[in-house]
Amino acid sequence: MAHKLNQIFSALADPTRRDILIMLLEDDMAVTDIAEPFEMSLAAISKHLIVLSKAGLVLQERRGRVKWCKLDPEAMHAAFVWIQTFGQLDPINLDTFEEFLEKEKLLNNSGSI
Amino acid sequence: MAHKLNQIFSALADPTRRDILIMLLEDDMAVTDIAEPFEMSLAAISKHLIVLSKAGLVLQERRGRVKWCKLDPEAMHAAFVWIQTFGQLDPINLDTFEEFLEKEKLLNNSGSI
DNA sequence: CTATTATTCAACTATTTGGTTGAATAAAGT
DNA sequence: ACTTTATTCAACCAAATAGTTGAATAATAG
Repeated sequence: MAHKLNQIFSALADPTRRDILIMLLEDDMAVTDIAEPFEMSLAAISKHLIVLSKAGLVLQERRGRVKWCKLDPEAMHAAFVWIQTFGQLDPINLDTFEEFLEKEKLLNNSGSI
Repeated sequence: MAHKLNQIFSALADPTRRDILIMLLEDDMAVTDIAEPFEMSLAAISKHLIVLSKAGLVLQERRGRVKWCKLDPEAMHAAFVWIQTFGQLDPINLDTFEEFLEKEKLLNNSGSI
């Protein structure tokens, strides 16, 4: 139940997964077709797609025996917004920062801003 | 020798490290001061800072016994640009995509776009 | 019905990650 | 000189990650 940004950034941290995302810019694709240009096993690519899907970067829809994968811009946008906002934040008040961390902890999500 | 984006995104994937970056928006800080609001050990924070530093997100400069940490906007900008560009790329030609992967491999960097 | 195709599951392995503690180093303060 | 302060190192641990192979499942084709 990690923070969504954890999943998004960590999904983006892998070059194979970034390559997959770029492939999906062109068109929706089936798992097997996505796997074709890579040297690793189909199972490995399947796992990568599950990671991307859990992070919300890719939507998977099964039609018959084929699972179609398509980009979902939402998650990417969330990452974009975080970075963008980061550069524009007003300097935070350090006195309240500790309270902020505390509140986060109470709200159970290990995560953060 | 991982691709820079690997390091940047994977550094951003940890909530403690994102919190540290936000703290550094306010001002440059010493390692001990950064560690103060967190519950984990100083050594753990020190390691997080090394990760941030290797990713290029943070600069560390030793003055006396104090190591000052400051944001380095460069790396964050690289991540920003990748995401931004991602959404704006023209659909790639899948025929050349395989060549692209091949070229990457030859250029030794395990990484990718 | 049988074979083929698409995808995942399960079990395993090696490596990385995020944390701990206690000792080590090094600079400053008294 | 001795002590305190700042930071890292080293050894360790548990959990997560990225990959493998072989079997399982499930839909389509012949």
